[in-house]
Amino acid sequence: MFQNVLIAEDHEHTSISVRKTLEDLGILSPRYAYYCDDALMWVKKGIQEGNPYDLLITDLSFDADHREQRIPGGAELIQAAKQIQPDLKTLVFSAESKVAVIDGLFKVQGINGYVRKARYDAQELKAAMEEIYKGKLHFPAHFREMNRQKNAYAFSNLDITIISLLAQGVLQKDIPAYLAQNQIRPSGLSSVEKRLNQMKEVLEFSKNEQLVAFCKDMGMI
Amino acid sequence: MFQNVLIAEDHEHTSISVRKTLEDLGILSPRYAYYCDDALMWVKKGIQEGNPYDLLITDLSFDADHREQRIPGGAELIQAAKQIQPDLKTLVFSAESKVAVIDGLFKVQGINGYVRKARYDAQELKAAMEEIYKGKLHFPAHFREMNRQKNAYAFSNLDITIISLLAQGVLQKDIPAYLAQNQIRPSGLSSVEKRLNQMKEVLEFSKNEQLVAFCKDMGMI
DNA sequence: TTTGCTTTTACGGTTTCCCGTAAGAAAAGC
DNA sequence: GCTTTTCTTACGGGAAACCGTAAAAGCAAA
Repeated sequence: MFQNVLIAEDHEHTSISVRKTLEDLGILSPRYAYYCDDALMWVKKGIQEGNPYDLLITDLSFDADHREQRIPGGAELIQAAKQIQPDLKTLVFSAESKVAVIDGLFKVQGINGYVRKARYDAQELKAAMEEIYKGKLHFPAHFREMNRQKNAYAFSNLDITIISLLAQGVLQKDIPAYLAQNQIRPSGLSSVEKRLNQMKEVLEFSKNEQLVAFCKDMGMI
Repeated sequence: MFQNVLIAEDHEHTSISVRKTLEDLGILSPRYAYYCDDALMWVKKGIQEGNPYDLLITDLSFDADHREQRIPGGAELIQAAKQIQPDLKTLVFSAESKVAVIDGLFKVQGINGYVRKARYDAQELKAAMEEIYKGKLHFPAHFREMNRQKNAYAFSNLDITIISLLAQGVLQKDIPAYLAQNQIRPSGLSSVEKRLNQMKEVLEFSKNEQLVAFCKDMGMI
């Protein structure tokens, strides 16, 4: 089993119980940090001292407080940590339930496992660590069901950009100018309308407001 | 200090660490439940056996799973528990940060304390229990700051209904018919427009899409 | 009941959005 | 090189949303 484990988690209670879970697995005195910046510091220190961590367990969202932080959240922490230690295994432990977000963590950040804070999370965390230790990936328990909703429609970058602009109050007729300015193509108003219509048709929506609400729920914007 | 404590919390990890916190306070073997219905059952049993609980620590949101539950969440649990044991002290321990919600818990449900799951929640939980034991109320640490955002704009039921309808794809011009059908007043199209305009003005928005996005973020719809 | 005030509703003009069609541009195939 | 296909853009008519104004309805106090 892993020996050098680093926990990045701002909630004191969660941090305590994760440590207890590790204790149950026979992992002695894991390092823990309440801030992402501190966590990255420990990663660096581990390398410098020739005793690098072999697993990082991190939350996603960290509350901001008086201590100003360079790294705002778990996703950025993973990226920064992997940059200086590419072989570091990472396990995300978070309440996040949006498929798009979790999917992105696996595909973009290359995390090794995800455990959702939920009813049997302590047991699942143990299982996840064992799987990751064997070199496997650990997906959340209800990942397949969750994936269904997502696969309803594959949103392109353009799609998300357009909906984001709408959600920010940009008039539809002004979107082409914005797209052109950022060298995004296609940029014509008709193309914007076409994309919106296509999305609405597939999802059986009739109004842009529904798209905004849907994308918010899915965590895409 | 309290002797008979009941914990209602669905997340295994949180439950474990709350128990550990109570242990630190010298509270021996608190009762804990993963479902609201179970928690209420224990409250009943406590009364029946002449050994009622003197503190209920509960989360607010409980995940639904295969086990069908009568009581869906912490607020309802508190209400049900107080109905059969009015003197029961209640402490809510939740990640909820919306002032409107927490405010309602104190005013409507009459809870004795609120601790937000956050950076120093273990310490705060201890402090809260001591205060409640002395007969005081315990408010969240950053309650004043939190109150600021609340004062941004008070959304009425009508406001939320209108935005929900928009987010569901109802045409603005069809909203009056819906409101009239549900005996909601005012219901005129001009009144709908007026409310939307007022909300947008206060929040400095220009489009309905922004309102939908904002309310999604705030968890109002 | 009348008066004065507030809230709600009705209406009309302007802007934006929606949607179909067709022209134009780019890519693919021969 | 030329055609075919696909994608992108331009345009125009009609629907919906936006915005200001004025009439109507509620409501409180005299």
